[in-house]
Amino acid sequence: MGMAKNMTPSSYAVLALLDLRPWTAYDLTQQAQRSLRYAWPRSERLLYSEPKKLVELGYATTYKDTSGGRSRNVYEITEEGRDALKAWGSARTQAPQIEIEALLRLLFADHGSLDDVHRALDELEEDIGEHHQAVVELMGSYLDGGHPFPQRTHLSVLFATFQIEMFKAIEGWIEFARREIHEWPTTEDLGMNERTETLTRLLARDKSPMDP
Amino acid sequence: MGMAKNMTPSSYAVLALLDLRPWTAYDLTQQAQRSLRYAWPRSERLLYSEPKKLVELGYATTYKDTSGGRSRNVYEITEEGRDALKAWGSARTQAPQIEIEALLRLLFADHGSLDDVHRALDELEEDIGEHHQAVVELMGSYLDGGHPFPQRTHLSVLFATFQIEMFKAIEGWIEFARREIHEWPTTEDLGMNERTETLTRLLARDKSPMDP
DNA sequence: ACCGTATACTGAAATCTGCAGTAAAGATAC
DNA sequence: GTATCTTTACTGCAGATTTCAGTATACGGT
Repeated sequence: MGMAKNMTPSSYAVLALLDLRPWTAYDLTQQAQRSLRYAWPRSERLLYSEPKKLVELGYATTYKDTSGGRSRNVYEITEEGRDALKAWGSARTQAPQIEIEALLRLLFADHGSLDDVHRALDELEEDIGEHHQAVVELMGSYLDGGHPFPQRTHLSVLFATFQIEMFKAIEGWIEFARREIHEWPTTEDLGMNERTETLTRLLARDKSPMDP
Repeated sequence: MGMAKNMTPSSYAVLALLDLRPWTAYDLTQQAQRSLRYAWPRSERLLYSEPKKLVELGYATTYKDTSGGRSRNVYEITEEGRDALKAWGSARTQAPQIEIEALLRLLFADHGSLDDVHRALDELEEDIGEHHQAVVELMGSYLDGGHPFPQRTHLSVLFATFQIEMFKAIEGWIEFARREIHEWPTTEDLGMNERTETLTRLLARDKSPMDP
């Protein structure tokens, strides 16, 4: 028999969506693509597995909807599920995890060419740019077509502000990094020169070299 | 027999460290704690497994060092390893992954109390604050004791600038979020009121509500 | 009738984390 | 000097998650 399954933050994320309305697993993958992805990116596969686990735990029920074209499994939250959600609110949050391969490349840029670093920065800019645009477009769609859950606008807006601030900070840094790298003759061996010492001093005093 | 293992970005991160000098797996866990963690957080467990995989692939060799107290396995990069590292520089980077449970809580704050949201923000502030302080202290240690790899200062400094910008952006947003939430009577049902509409309009035009 | 795309879902291998456990060396306290 | 705590050094295993390759039906247009 299946071992006792545990509730992960991903499980609570899905449960929180089910608390808004019933969804099919497919719907969940679409919704996750729209908003969840920016705070809690999870694979499509997981979004098919999680609701099943919630049913096993008694936090959701499922039924087959045959009304539309093909049949599909719809998931609905239970009272126990709503109780579990409330309890989640008081647990300690996990520390943020930020994973950026382009930064890893920069950190080890001395194994490669200047071109390699510039390409890594371009790719980071591209990836961030896509997300940036998607968030702006989402906000535009809320003005045009209205918010799918209008009573939650205050939350979406705070969340989107976080994204926009983050994207702008990263895009600003990319510009700064390009200007710095432009002064490098190669990727290697700059040592503690005048410029790097200035920057280290600023950073050690918690001043951003980008500020002034 | 073991299946053919694949090189992941984590494998390349370890390989890049081995290109600086030979390390034991334990050393790698310490180093990862100091710098890697901010771009590519990985578990201690993985940092014991990766060098073994690199040996299997012929990208590293290992020998037992019995000089100090207890014996330990030291890993060294090979020529093939250096070649593999060079090739890594030209592959497309993965898109950034940002995972912040506190934001997830905010996004679903309407299931809980105002206290719950404030606690999530406090916890985010605490976690970011710890990282922020660690980076500033690391830069301070580079001024005092010198950089462990002085020829790489230019890279550390750009990398640290990214962290500091990111931390300041998040800390600024936390303050903004607190001020906004302060105006909420409850976590629920604010709908599209004057304030949320103003914010949505700004965001849809790619303006941060925090700017002016 | 054919083709491309969206909907709807599953199994299995590979990756990675978390945790418990093992053990020896060094440091500190009494 | 010896009890105890911390650091160094490492492994096995269960559980969480991703990636990938499938399977299959419905719908829209040509």
